[in-house]
Amino acid sequence: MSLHLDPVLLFKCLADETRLVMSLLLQAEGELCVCELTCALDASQPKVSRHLAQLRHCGLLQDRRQGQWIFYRLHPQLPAWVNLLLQTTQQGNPDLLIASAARLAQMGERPERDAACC
Amino acid sequence: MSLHLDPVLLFKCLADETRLVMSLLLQAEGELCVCELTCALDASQPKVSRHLAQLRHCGLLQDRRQGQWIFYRLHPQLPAWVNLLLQTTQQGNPDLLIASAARLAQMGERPERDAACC
DNA sequence: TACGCATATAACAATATCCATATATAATAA
DNA sequence: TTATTATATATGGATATTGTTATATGCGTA
Repeated sequence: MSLHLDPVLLFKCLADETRLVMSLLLQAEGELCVCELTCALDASQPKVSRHLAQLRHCGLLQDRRQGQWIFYRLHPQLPAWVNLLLQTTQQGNPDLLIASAARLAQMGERPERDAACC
Repeated sequence: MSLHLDPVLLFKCLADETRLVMSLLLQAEGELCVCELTCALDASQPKVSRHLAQLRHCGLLQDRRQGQWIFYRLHPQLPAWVNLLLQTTQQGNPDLLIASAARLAQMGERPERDAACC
């Protein structure tokens, strides 16, 4: 059974560069903690945290705590059309992630993931 | 050769119920004039007109004048990912158009289209 | 020309969004 | 306990978005 996700709310979520890049980066990377996203996006921690909260509230993201860190990923029960929409956006705009993926790759001291909880 | 369409701008366009329904209705119906959209959406004429202008400015819609009427349609040179995204949204949310399509179907006195100009 | 219809735009108020700064909470380590 | 790190939230100001009302423009017709 998949989540319901109001399309207007979803588009509001994606209608901001920070949130769009975060969403696509999570789609590409699977799971990232707030500090990794902060580095990848080159943005302030409160800014990243607030946008993540918005994405979580609308149902696009799920979080889990692991020790000090909180890892975010796309919600595992996203409706199929939402996953397809994200893939389509990514494939039609491959340059959107270049800078943030590069910053993430260069980042040192990334926290280790425990065995995925589910 | 297809248009470039900034994804954040596109999502801003779709992040409003009036604009989202208009866009999907045009995808389903092909071409509609402002008065048809005004009826279908049950909205004021200036409201419809201003949202249409926004969709046109961002590149999602194209218009043509035919006598007194101005017909809008999806821009014929949309990038493939944009068309796919609209289709995906429509198929994942079939109820979005029910009310407006019904109002359109019940509308009397709809203007006749001349042979499509292009 | 004048009039009516279809559409676009302007002006304004109400509301929403965004960012930065400051502060709060939670986990871990000493 | 205290300190440190990671993350979340509150507050306030700047800016953007939205809808309504009023007005302008453009076409067709008398």
